[in-house]
Amino acid sequence: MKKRYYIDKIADYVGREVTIQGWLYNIRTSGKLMFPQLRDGTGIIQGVVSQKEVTEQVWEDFKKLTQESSIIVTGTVSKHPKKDEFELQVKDIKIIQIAEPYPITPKDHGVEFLADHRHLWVRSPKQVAILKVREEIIKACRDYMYENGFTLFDSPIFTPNAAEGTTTLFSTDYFDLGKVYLAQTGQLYAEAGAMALGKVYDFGPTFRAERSKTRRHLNEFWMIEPEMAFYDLYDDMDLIEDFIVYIVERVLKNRSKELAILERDISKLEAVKKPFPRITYDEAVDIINKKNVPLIRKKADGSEEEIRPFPWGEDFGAPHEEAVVEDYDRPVMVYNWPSEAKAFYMKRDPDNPKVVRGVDVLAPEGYGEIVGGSEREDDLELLSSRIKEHNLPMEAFEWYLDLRRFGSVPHSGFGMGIERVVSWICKLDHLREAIPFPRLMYRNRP
RNA sequence: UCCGAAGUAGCUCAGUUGGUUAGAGCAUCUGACUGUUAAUCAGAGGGUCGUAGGUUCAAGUCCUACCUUCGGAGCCA
Repeated sequence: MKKRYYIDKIADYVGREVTIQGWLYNIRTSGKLMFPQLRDGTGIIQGVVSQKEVTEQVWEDFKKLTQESSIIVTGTVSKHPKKDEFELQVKDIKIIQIAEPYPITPKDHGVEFLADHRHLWVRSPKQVAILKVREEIIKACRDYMYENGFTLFDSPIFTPNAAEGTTTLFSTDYFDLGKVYLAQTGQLYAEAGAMALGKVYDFGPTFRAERSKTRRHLNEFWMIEPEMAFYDLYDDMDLIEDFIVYIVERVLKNRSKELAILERDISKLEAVKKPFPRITYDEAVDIINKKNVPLIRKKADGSEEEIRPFPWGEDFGAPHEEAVVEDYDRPVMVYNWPSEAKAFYMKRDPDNPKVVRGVDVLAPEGYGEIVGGSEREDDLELLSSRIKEHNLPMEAFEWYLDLRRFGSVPHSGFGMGIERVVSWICKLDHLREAIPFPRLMYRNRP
């Protein structure tokens, strides 16, 4: 195989001649010296071009370069005289292409402009750092699953019916079989997998046609959904906690360089240790009421009313999550939710049928829900009556009910949104930077 | 879908109570500089002021509609 050199490994070649293939990130000139910044996807290195050390041709070639021109540069690796890094004493250059004037400059840009140029924006150092952290998080998820006896059990993306709500699905035509929907979760299929393989997970893109326009929502996002036979809610919470700690530790260990580029406060991540606080929905409502945070509800005439105390049974909004989380330095697990606020498949607490054995994990620093999980209803009669209560088409769930007919066992699982975790760990302003090409309500390009 | 905000040079923005030739920084181009770090300095080019209509002697500025985008809410991961 051809010998290739990359900037992130350049320290191994001090004093030796190497060839770097990449793009010009920036160039500064100072009389008979030029300082091109060369990037290759693994990092950025400064080149030093001295007019008296190179041929006339090389000097003229460097003068022609524009930002993002593609080049192959040969030179000797040396220590930077002022900084604790390496630079390249340039000897030769081969120009692959002189780039047209590049729209993204090292100066500030607005959100819309950057979003329109997402295909170029991903070249910027911060975006590269985020994508590296994303990769580490995904790899950590898969490694954790592999090391702990889970089997990958991917679910279909075309699904014939809705797993949760029905209003928030994208649909498309499927030959002569009518409409199919893009999966908003693979959970029901993962449950079938858990009955076959014990512990499984699916991992893939999911789609929600919610007309939501906030920094915490994408219409296409990636989710990992583990599902475990013979796990109750408490086993589920133990696993979630262990899993999240593992992921954060992996990023701290392997992506410290990227976190530094993102100016992330590492101490906030180092605090993410076991055990996570576990509070019931009722206790969370107490905290909300103690802080006097109202529920804001729209009235028929369009005006808003503030309701205090917080009415039992309502789901939390962003201000309520914030009130619950702000006293802690690590993710908070809120469990035992009112059944009316949650999906049909969640198991009712036998001691209190008004609540279900579900858990939401709220990330620190205002990042909201990163994990939602539950023990699943394993009783055939209860499950089918809940399907009816939710007005879901029974025939579409016959296969799912089979799982309760043929060796039903207690089981649990959860789903974790990858972009929300990336966003939290990188402390991003918006989910759109946590995925290469975000799909938002008002943006489906590039 | 609802509430709020914004559209002026390639980009980020300024533009006064409506007033005569629409400004700056960056980017681009030309030049100076042998250690630059968002380099600096000198010069040049670059505009359908989102679109359409209206008020006025006069509209980037005021009014109406539309378009686009941004922020938030609800829903959720």
